[in-house]
Amino acid sequence: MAAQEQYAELARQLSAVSAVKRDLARVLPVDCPPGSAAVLTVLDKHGEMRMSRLAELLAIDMSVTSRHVAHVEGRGWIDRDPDPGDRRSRILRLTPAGKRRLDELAERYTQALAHCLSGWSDDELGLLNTLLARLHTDFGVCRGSTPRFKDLAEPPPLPA
Amino acid sequence: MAAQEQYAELARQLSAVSAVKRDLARVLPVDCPPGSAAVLTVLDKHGEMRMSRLAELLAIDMSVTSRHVAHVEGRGWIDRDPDPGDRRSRILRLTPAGKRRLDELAERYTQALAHCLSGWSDDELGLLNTLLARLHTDFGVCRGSTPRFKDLAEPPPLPA
DNA sequence: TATTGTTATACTCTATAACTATA
DNA sequence: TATAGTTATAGAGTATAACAATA
Repeated sequence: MAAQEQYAELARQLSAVSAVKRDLARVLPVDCPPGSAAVLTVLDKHGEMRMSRLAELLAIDMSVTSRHVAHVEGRGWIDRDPDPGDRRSRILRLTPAGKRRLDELAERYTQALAHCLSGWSDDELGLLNTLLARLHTDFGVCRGSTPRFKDLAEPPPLPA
Repeated sequence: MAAQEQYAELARQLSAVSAVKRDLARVLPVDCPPGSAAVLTVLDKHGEMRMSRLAELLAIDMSVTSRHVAHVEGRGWIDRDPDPGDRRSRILRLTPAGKRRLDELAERYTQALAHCLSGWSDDELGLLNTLLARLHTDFGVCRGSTPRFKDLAEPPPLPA
């Protein structure tokens, strides 16, 4: 189990990713905070869906999702049509204006990434994407599974 | 430039990393939020230093760093000794209690990661760590360099 | 005058809990 | 009664700006 140190290092690296994300967030226009951008991105990639599924894909609580959605709807970037099959739900769908907004965001992100990561090859970027996708998947599976993180949150106090 | 799509995908993946980080943060004890853990981690890895350097390593504003530092000092996890060479500064140093606390955090992180990433080989973890370190470095360089992100923040409005 | 830190204020994101409407 | 979603409240993280002390 030489992986012990790798785990500790991964924890540090994940912490450091925050800085990169903050840098990237700075390219967003003021009326489109990261939470809004995330909503648009998911709706574009996965197509129309209900609140509950969006919250699941974003891996955030539905109450939070609800506010993000209200914001982007207020900007006219998505529609919330009643679900004919279940009147408690509404179907979220990207509007043409939302799609245009998203394309513009992607343009900004790409520009910033291309500037900072000019030394990366296409294969290297692909590899990082693959590993991050797997990381996300494995944590997602883990999130739903038996040993809840909560169980680890407060172990018995140390003898000290 | 087939990397265009890779950049867009990386932006999505980085966004998704937040979910993993939130999961991981849940294993922290309530008296040690992620910001405090980050301070302890950096001081352990790089040794004693001043506020300004800590803020630089964390890539967050010094005002924010100051609050995190005040918190961990309040818990007795670090010392803030006056800098004999410059009385405006203070030297931050991990205390034995802080080191113990950090070891315990690492234990929790490792346990959570080992549980979720049991399918990863040591080499795969190492590869992800290497790529993330490089990502962080390249963004760090970029952060200090000429074309400030601010310049990209508000381009001329679209014809719309 | 310039620099190191600290504090005050404000904004974004998140979770928990209480609540409404529908199944 | 259970579920989909909304809203109220609270907590953590961050940045900007104003301020203190020292160089």
